[in-house]
Amino acid sequence: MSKEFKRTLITTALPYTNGPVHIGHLAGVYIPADIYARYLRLAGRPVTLIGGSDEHGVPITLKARAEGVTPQDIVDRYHTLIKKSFEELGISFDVYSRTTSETHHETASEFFRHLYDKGEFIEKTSEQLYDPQAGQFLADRYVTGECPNCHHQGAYGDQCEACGSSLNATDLINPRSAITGAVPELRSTKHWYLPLDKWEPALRKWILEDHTEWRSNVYGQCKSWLDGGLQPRAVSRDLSWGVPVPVEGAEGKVLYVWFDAPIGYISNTKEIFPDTWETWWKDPETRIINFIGKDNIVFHCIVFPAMLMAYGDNFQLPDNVPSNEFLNLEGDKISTSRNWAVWLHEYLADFPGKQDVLRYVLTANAPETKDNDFTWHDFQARNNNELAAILGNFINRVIVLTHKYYNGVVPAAGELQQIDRDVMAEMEQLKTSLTENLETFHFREALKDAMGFARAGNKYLQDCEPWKVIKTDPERVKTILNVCLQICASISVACEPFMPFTSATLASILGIEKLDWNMLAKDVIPAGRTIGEPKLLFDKIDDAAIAAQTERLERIKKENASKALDNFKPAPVQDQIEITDFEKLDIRVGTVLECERVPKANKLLKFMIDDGTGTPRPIVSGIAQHYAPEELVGKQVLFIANLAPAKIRGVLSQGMILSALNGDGSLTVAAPSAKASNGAQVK
RNA sequence: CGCGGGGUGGAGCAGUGGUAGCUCGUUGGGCUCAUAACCCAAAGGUCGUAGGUUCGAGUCCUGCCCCCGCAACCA
Repeated sequence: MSKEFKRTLITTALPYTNGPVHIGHLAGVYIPADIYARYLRLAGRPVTLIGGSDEHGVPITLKARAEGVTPQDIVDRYHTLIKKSFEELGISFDVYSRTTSETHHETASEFFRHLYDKGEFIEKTSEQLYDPQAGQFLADRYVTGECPNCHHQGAYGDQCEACGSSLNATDLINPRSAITGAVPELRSTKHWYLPLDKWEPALRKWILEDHTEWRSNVYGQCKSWLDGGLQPRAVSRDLSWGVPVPVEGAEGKVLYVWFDAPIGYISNTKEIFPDTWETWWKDPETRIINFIGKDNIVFHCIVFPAMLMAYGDNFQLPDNVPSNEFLNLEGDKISTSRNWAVWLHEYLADFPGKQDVLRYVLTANAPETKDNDFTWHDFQARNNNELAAILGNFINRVIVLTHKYYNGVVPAAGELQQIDRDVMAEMEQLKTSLTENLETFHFREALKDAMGFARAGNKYLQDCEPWKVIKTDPERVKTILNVCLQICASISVACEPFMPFTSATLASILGIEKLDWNMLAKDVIPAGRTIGEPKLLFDKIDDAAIAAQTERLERIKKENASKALDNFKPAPVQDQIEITDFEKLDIRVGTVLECERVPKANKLLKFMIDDGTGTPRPIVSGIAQHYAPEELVGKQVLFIANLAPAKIRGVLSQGMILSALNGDGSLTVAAPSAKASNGAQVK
């Protein structure tokens, strides 16, 4: 841990280019990474910040197909949008490239080939669905059919969205190709697997013994994976969109996206350092830091390190993998498909010039230890009560006073008094704490330290009261304002990693040409210098601007609700049956006597039904997310009486309660329109 | 006994054995250089819960409850 490194390579999880970037991405990965990179640069330590778009994988091909364009069109659109909005927000990437680049294709290809030649892969042949009409194998997402669990007709090969169960494409009843509609056939196909189990002992030592300092969420997750035992993982897929598998007989196969994407860090490094990139990856004196979100922990702590170890050749493993939890928006999970997000490009358009406000709020409220919530109300409060009131106002007070008393010329300090020495000592302490927090990735705390300079300044100014002293002891005021101006200089340094735009504005007012971490808590503004005119660093954000945003979210909520119902397409009618088939079904009316949740299952309710026989009938139903247990007690329902009993989560269920499956995935329990006899058959 | 994270004053968080702290909000007071901003003070917490270890526990151990994510469950 105390090892000295010569340089730091910082990577940021590559954003997936099937949509724009939102505040969750920013708070989790890009802002913390940028803060760290900027801090290291100010401290004069060599650093490279790597970013880029992740442009392969099935969802992009699906989106392209849905829009009738090529996958390249999709990734071009979002890559351009994402890259531009990152730039506008001031994320200081040294390179922001993409996995469709030539360099990346070559690098990823070479990486695979090297492992292949070393014999690091296992080859396995398995049965997969193949579309004879399209002439290609079908990824799970490309197969639709009837869900074997709930018999929903539109289930995907990897998941049924109606009942939520995860599936294998080969489980689907009546599978169809989503590309051509053809009936797929089973064909055998060969794939390559990386035997993670082989690297388990090395991973175990590297993480569990050598990196006990990692964040508890990362360490705990890794421990859980390692203790559970690692399995070989496939590194290739039958797809046309991606990096082709560079092996004879692998036509129509590409590298699986999780294998391909992390290699993007290496490819992107090559793009800026074509000749010296290896220094950044293979020199033990390089420190590699991966900033990621919690959904990426396993890939960065287990899979990618295993790939690097398998490759050998001195590839260095990350020294730390700071991972954040998730950010929610106004109490709900952020969702690209539900448009429940604050999109970066929209924020930049709605709040021009307020990049630093977003950076500040997302850092102050970063989900470092647990999921956090972003609310517009909090955004407004932090801007108005913290940025404008404390930071902006202090700077304004000092600059205005300097102009008022000295026409903007920095006065020389005289003999220092105790209060002056105290505030300087406080700045020293803040510097120490701020540095320590940045070094250990505690950015939320670090930001508080940075703000502490402004708090200290306000207090100092208030205690010294230069506006009174000017009448009795004008000499003393020179010292006070000199000290205040030095505090302002420290603020511009301390804030740079978090709020680079504000920092730059402030530095320019103070006439500081180049900021340096060593300027913190020091006298850096010489007496006699003329400073710039006062300029407000932060405006108040009024209620109307906030209302516009919350109204937008309200609207999206309503749209989502109505869209789900309006766009509902009834499933195709199933194969015809005879009346005798129907007669086999014994549907009856019953009254709910009791209802309770099934422990440790979030979808299951256990009912006791009065079916007229005198003996209550237990039925388990997966509707706990749509009905509270007490809601249905006393109500009548319809149930299938002659379904074979089954044990669900250890609870015996004798029958099935009938519900309508709505377009938004919600369930409505079916019931007789008026009171009926318990046990009455439904014909 | 599935796995991981979390439960600390109204809100958001820090605090891994020794007097319970920070930011915002609230209330009262002060100041007037400043974006009605700033400064001071006060109120407000039996640190999810029940036991245990210890001279001493928010901090260690055990049981239980609740929240989030993953897994499972959907007849």
